[in-house]
Amino acid sequence: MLNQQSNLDLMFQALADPTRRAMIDRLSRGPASVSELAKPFAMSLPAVVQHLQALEHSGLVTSQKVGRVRTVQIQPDTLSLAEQWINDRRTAWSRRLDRLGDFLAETADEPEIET
Amino acid sequence: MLNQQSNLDLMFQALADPTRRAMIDRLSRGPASVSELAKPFAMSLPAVVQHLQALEHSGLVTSQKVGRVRTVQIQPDTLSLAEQWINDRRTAWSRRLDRLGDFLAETADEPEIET
DNA sequence: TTGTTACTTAACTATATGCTTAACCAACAA
DNA sequence: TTGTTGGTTAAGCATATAGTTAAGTAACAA
Repeated sequence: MLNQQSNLDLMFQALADPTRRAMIDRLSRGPASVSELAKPFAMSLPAVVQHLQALEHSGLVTSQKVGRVRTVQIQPDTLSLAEQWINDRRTAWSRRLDRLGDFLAETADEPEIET
Repeated sequence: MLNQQSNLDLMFQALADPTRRAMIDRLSRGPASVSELAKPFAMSLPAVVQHLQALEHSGLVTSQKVGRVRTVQIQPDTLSLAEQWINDRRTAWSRRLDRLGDFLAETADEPEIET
């Protein structure tokens, strides 16, 4: 639990780059080879591969090499993890708003916003 | 559509840092002042404020100053946006898997993975 | 066996990020 | 009016990130 660089760090970091999000977008429609993934981008292949490494290191994609082509696919469970983290905080917030609403409804006093 | 730095970039970038996620976590339980937010961290106040600026710039939080204290709160709609982006890709992937399953069930032939 | 395709590795560079300290300012408290 | 609290601004620094080019390797094709 006290690892140096958390999974969420790597995941959100990976998703923070538009190139990498475009790759995830592409991969959400099915697996692809490295050069297929590279095609839409005006950057060198090594640059593309570095992006893929970031994605793979974060667990958002996996890949395997057959012959000389490496095929990459999405790892939906890891995407779920990021999604879940956000959802938990967002719903914590709205549950709090609900409780605050209840409190305001039940009392006529001015409520303390912060404890 | 072709803006220099997309909202999602800023959002995911903001969420990629453990300090900032901890702040969001704290804020999911209610608004807080800058110094309250700073308290758990072994870093200078300017550093904390820079993190808050990243969060605010990304739209994940808003703040306003009353007297000399600045109060920060979560912006759940922005969190939803990030969540939604992930969800869309994840579900696109699983819908694709479903269709592939149907296809495999309907035919005895070997399917084409890529179009 | 010669060339081409599909990556891979290495070395380098420019900019961005996450911090620091020092100095400042404005609100409130004594 | 003097000090303290709560934050802000500015400058600087070390490391990380996103890209580059150049050179290599291994698979398959002719």
